[in-house]
Amino acid sequence: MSDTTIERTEGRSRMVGGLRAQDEGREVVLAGWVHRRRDLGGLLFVDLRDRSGLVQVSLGPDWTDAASLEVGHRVGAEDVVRVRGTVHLRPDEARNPELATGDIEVRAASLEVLNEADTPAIPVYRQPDEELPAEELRLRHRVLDLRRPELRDNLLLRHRLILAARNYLDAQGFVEVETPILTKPTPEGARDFLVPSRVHRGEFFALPQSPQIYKQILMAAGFDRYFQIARCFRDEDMRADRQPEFTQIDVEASFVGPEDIFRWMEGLMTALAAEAPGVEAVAPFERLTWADALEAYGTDRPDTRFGLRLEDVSAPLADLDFGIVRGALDAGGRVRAFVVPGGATLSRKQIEAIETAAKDTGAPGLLWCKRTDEGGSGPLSRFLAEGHYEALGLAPGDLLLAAAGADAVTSPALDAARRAAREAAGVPFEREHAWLWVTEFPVFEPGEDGALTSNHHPFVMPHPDDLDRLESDPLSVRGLAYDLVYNGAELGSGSVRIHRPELQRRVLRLLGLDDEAIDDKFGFLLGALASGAPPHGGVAFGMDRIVMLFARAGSLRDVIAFPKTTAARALFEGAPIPVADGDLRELGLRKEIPADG
RNA sequence: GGGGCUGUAGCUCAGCUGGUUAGAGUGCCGGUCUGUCACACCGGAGGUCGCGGGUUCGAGUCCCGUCAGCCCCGCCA
Repeated sequence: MSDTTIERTEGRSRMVGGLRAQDEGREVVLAGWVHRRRDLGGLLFVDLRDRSGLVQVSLGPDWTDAASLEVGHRVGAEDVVRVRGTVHLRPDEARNPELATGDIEVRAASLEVLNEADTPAIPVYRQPDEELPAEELRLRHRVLDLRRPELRDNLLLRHRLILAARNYLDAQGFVEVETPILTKPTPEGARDFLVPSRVHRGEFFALPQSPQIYKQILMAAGFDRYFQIARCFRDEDMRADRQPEFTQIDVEASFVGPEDIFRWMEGLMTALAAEAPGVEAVAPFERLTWADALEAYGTDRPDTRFGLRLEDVSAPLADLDFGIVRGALDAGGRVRAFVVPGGATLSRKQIEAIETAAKDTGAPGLLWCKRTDEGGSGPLSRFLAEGHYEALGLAPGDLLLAAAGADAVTSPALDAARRAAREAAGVPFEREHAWLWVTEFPVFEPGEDGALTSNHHPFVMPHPDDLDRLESDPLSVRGLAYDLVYNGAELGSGSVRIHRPELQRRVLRLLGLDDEAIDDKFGFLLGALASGAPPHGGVAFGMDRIVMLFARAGSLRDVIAFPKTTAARALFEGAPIPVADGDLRELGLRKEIPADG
């Protein structure tokens, strides 16, 4: 094999990362950045970095020309240089097993500076014990931050995942179609980013929150299987796992049921996982209905890497002379609990920390007891007789954590407690990769003032068995809707959609829209459905979140080249900025200083 | 919109109960050094203690406000 032809350009013969012992004797022209320099006086080492990795370049009087040696003594970090030289095996004692290229070095015949770099404001190279620079500085000096191998590798992984997704979906017969970025404001959901129209003064486009409606229209148009790596925009406050603009893998197909989507998407996730070292996906994934997920885990996105499942312990505790339990049961609530095997070793302080996690969800507190060889301890224990421990499934050495009250309160509390207890008690994972479909999400959820809102979006097909309760008991209606959950994180969600205009109209009416509003806001969708839309369904995944999890990055900002801050600012380019009055006038807009400003 | 944490040299951090000239490591500049890979050694420069106000004889330190970054709640169909 000669120097890698795909890497050869006019400026270099190859990249550095692939050089190995078998390249000994090869003459190479390398170009890249000075990562670090070790100047021993008569001998000089330069770590040369490019996208592919690092290689040590050595300069010495026996093989480097005098002028280049002089240049070598003066180059600084991040200077862009070109090296002509020969690959040499390093002396045995000078090999570096930490480095992929550590068996060899390139002895430079010549070294030239292609572009001198300012002393970097934040270091690209970092001392082993040195913390990362402040995130503000990393974002401000993004050029330098992106040169760090960690961020570079995250973006390279992102590329491979997107490529794998395209290849897989293409192989399954899906067609990528682009949909508008300038689109129509949506009546509900997240706040839209608005874009003023110069041609139509006083009128606005919105940036899409997702291509949802367009992809359904593409189904009506007969495209049958669609996907898109789609940019989406939501003008809401941020989190570590939320950005105002983000990327979805958006998928829709015709004449399908949930099983088709599950099969394809399990294949997709398997293909993606194959690109990410340390991530595994084995189909078929587990399934859990939404109702069962809440019953067993207290959340619709359970981390099923470990057990600690919730149980209804109302019956075994029904005879308890304990006000909290009595009151909860009499009010129609339940007592639910989980057992931490061996959890009796947890200290009171540790258990209080678990309780704090539960209280942070709004619950008044937790009930708990330990079963010990001598009997029991903990607030609940003095109400318990020996028979209770057996009925609760509590063995000596175990800890029981319980919550009493309405499910709406106890579920979030027990979910938080379950995760905190696992960590505190060191309960080992039963599996490293827990993939789970949560199915049959409710179509509606209670909104303010007794109104209904969509649980997912207003286009979810109600479960056929529940259709007759749509108007009479809408909150009990399950939808053909599902989420994919990986290790307790929601990767995406989807549904079979409503494809008949009458049913769509019924659902929109239940959401409080009158016919005029429906026609105004959703007329173009209803028209498409009425034109002969096939039954269809799909799913959308948060691409950034997938990359973040697969790359084990701590933040979405570490898998997006140019992310926004928590305050939705772009520090690197400095956006947004005020706009001149004249520019606004042309758009038919005028600035108004807020009265309280 | 609300709550919390952080802000001291280019970078990462220390700075006690308010008290002399605000320190360390690294980076930067100058020098010595032929097998380093956190090279080593010698010398040097480098500070609006985020910003504004207040308390005090005296503020990096205490108080109020404000800005920025991060985390959380609300919000995110």
